[in-house]
Amino acid sequence: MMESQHNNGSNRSFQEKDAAAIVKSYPTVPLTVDCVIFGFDENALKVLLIKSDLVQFLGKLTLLGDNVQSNEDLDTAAIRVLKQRTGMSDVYLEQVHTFSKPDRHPGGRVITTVYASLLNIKHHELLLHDNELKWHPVNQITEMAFDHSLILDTCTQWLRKRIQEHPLAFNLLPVKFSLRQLQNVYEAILNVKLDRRNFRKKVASTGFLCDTDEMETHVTHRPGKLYTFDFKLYDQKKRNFIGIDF
Amino acid sequence: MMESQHNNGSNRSFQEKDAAAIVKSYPTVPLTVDCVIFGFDENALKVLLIKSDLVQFLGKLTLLGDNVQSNEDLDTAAIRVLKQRTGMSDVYLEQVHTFSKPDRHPGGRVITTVYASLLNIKHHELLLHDNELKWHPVNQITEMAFDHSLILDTCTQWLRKRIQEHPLAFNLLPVKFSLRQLQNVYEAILNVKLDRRNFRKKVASTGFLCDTDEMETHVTHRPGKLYTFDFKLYDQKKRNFIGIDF
DNA sequence: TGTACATAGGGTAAAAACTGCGCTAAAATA
DNA sequence: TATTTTAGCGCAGTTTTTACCCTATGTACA
Repeated sequence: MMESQHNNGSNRSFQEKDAAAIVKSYPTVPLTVDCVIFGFDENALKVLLIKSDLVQFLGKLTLLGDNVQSNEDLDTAAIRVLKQRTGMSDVYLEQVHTFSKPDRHPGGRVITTVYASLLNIKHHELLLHDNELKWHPVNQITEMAFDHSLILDTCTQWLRKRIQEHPLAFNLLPVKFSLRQLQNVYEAILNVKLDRRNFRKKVASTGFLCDTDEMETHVTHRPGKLYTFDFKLYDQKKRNFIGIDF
Repeated sequence: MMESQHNNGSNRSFQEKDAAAIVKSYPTVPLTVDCVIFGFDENALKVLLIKSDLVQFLGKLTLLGDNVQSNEDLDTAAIRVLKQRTGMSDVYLEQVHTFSKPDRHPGGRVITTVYASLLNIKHHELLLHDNELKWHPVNQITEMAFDHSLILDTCTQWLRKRIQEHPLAFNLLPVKFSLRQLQNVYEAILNVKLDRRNFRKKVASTGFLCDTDEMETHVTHRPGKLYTFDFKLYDQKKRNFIGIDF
């Protein structure tokens, strides 16, 4: 592929090559996908993890991953892993980054493409519990197998940025939510305190909130109104900011 | 990997596995990196492309790519490709996305991780011309080999977003540039008209511009002041926006 | 040399957005 | 019934953005 050709600029002088022959000459590597599945519960950002069954990492926490099958594209593999590990389907899933340090896996070189997903813990009761599948508060996780700490950090950063620019928070909440719940999501993920009244104004001004005529129940204080988020309207009116902002 | 284990929740009951054995059981795939190298010249966004030497795509435009070598991580591979194809090194390079459709390469399954890079055309005279390496205006490219049109589109979108949030534009300009040149970059990439005076104010208000005491020369109109961008100061003072913005 | 023309660069006024905070209402708890 | 906690309305001061004004300074060309 990289031999010097010194052709004279005309493509007639190309040394023609056959795609199949070229591909056959490439070294191949094992490929996996890992899913970083975020949820929100008890005012804390959580992530779904299992315990490794590799002797090298026995009992250490790992992300939900598996190798990519032949002829399976990465998106499909990620959806499959999520389904196999948790039983869930129809979940928002997004590619974040591909990690490729040659020594990241003790069993040899493995490259992994990482997907992140956000879902509502209450809506997705865990049906499977293999390898101690459990929700873990993100800020209490100390050690993980492989480079999964790095991956989790990367995805948490990604989430922080993402949630400010896209209405992801609503995936972490019940369909009907109070503004307090919404604010809790932002405060927990961004790790800041926001002014309640300004937050309310800001969110309302987007125009994407729908007032249900219901109120919170079983709360230990004055119940707030419940709202839904109008995803359809959002898709139509997506803001298209143009400018400089750094 | 995916057999049901139905363990009772204690990690002692894990069916322990060896990492090397697991990895050996994974199917492997050929992996490549592709570089989308953007430049700016004559008020147009351009991208560095070569012509394919595969019989299946003979003469069609392609990105700069190569297979990933054994034990080479993706970042290193991307830097190597750039160096081999263009002779350049020390270029800003960022991973954008991994493309994995099983039929994206006519020679069989190949997964590619795409990197994007931005550089100043004037600073990087092309030394190599293999496969007709040339700058092509992005908005005049019609057909490409493989899924490279899709990849280029993805990277152009990425660039549009990226340039608004990070001082990338300065990589596309000479070290000393006029505000007009800077505005031209933004207008070309974002495809908008911006108000000259407001643009100037906005950029100046960032505080990252350094006034050189030089002026433009050889321009057909009143010369503007030349500035440099203080990358060091930017790294220190990076804005850390917190809030909702969608 | 002078006039047309293009862009540079400094400004301002009004609109819009953001911020901090005061206030009252409603529910739970003791 | 008093206390505590949060909901929800509103406002005033500040900052940011927007849409323009104006003049200055260069080139091109009659």
